[in-house]
Amino acid sequence: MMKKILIVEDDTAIAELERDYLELNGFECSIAERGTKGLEAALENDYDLILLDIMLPGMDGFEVCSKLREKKQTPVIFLSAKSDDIDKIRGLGLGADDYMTKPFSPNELVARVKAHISRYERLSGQDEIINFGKVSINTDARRVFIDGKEAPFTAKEYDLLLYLVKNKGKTVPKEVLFDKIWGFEAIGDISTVTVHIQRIRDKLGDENRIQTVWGVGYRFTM
Amino acid sequence: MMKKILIVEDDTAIAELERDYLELNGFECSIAERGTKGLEAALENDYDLILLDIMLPGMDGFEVCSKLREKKQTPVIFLSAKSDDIDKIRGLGLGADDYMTKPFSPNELVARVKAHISRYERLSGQDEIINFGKVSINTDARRVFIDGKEAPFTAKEYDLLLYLVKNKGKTVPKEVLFDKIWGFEAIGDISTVTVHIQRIRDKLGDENRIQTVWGVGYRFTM
DNA sequence: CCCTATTTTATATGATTTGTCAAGGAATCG
DNA sequence: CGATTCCTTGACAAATCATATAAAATAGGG
Repeated sequence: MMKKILIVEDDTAIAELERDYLELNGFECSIAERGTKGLEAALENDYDLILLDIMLPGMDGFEVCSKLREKKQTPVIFLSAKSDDIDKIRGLGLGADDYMTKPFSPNELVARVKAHISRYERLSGQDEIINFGKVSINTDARRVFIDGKEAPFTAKEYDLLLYLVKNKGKTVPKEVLFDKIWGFEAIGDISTVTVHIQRIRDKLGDENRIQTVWGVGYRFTM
Repeated sequence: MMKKILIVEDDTAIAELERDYLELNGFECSIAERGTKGLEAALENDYDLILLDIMLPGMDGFEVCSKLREKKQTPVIFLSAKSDDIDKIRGLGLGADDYMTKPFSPNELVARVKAHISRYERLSGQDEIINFGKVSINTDARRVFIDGKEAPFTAKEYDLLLYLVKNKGKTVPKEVLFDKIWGFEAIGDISTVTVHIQRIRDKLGDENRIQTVWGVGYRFTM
């Protein structure tokens, strides 16, 4: 999933420079040129990180950060031309995550952005989500969404689907599926598996990617 | 509450210097001189932050950090004499929170330590008050208020609700709830979980957000 | 030591899921 | 092309699970 970054910066040249470097590294960027616009954008969207200039028209970076923090914990990196500002950031206890003084090296910027995003994900325990087509599976919540709407999967159906998805591309014999989902020593008919597969295919509808491998089992293809 | 810091550093002179400065600023410090000892200490105690030297006898700082991260998310600041190490830290994706090169100014050290501790507290949501809808939970007092009025939760009910709230969005199997609330080795029927859930739902009334996940457990949704 | 509040166990009931079966359809092979 | 084997589909019955309620056991306070 592509990470989204908000650049709040009134100097267009600098903003575009930052954007170019970040996009080269696989990030998706939006630019806001005024503090107020930046705050609005940050509150409305779920950015993964915000690059925040301090001197801004409308509302300065300090105020943007402090207002943002009332609602959200999106990581913020402050950018400033004046090294004096650094002390101010520390002093204000704004919940800034980092700060850099201009001019900065693009590599340094990208490295810090990456570091902060990965740290934030680690600490905030973000959910693991598997996507294919219009389907997303939230493995922590054990929920399946198709085109944004939740599809009600039962326990066995969910386990079975997840196993196939996690082994995507591989053909899984029905006997293996039975062992894995129903347990090693479970007794019962193999046809149980096929019936469940059928029910899963129904629920996935157009997004069904479970192929039958004749005489063997099933394969989930991406 | 005094914040506790672990210093893992084999050079006694440096370790004591760090300790002195941090204690002057109101921190409580422990020192470990070997990587293995440091890891043990970090796992056994709940430090608020760890200062980790890279070159250590026994087990180097990289390994300590990576082993620690399997269990805990305590903030780590790496210290190194060699600036080469910085690139290595970035490259390894160890979940380091910061790094400083020796020699460093004591004020810089203290400032960074403070910044990281406050960020960690902010992100890890050690909130004293948790709110959802008309419900607020005061975790210090272990009290639950609905629409401003206190709802009398018993000990087990409170623990159970808090666990679900802290894992909001995730489906928690009943067995896990039983382990977490009643203790690992507790014997007893899983149905005691369901009875307690029922009572909590009763007390939450309209504000109940505990969903049943059939065949698995429960999920608290925001 | 007794009384009360809390927690656990037990049971009944209703809802949902799951497994089985049988009929029909599709793929495979000679 | 026909026979055979395997897969799909739908229906139904059995098993499982969740909830409500009540009763029994336990712990805590005076």
